[in-house]
Amino acid sequence: MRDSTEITPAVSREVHKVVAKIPHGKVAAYGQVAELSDIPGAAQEVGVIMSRVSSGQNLPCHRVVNKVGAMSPEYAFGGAERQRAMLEGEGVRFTSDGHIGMVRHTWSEFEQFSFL
DNA sequence: CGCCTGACAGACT
DNA sequence: TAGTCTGCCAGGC
Repeated sequence: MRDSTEITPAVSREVHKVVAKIPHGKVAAYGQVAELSDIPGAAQEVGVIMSRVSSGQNLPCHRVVNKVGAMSPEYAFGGAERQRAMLEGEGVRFTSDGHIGMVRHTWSEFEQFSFL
């Protein structure tokens, strides 16, 4: 299929497509998005692609978080606080630690078909 | 062409 | 869950 996960416009579009279909109120890990984008093991590349996404892309990149439910440093989304506000506004429950309840909000590709 | 960095992840403690 | 170390992969210098 593909030998290396070179960040080509094609790959970027694939990632954008996956991110765009993350359900409202759910979050997905970088590695998960990477797999769904046919670039397994390239979680970091997903992060890079996210950082290169223009604001006009209208992509819910704030729904993409790392595996522990923690968000990027201050340089993303204009601050972690801001990202948290956006997610909470979508119905994502946060813990008092400032982390996402991953167990409850981590997106499963199966949830595309079964809403629960 | 080698070395360092990074919006990451997994294993272990 | 968090901290630490290692692994992975592509990009920048």
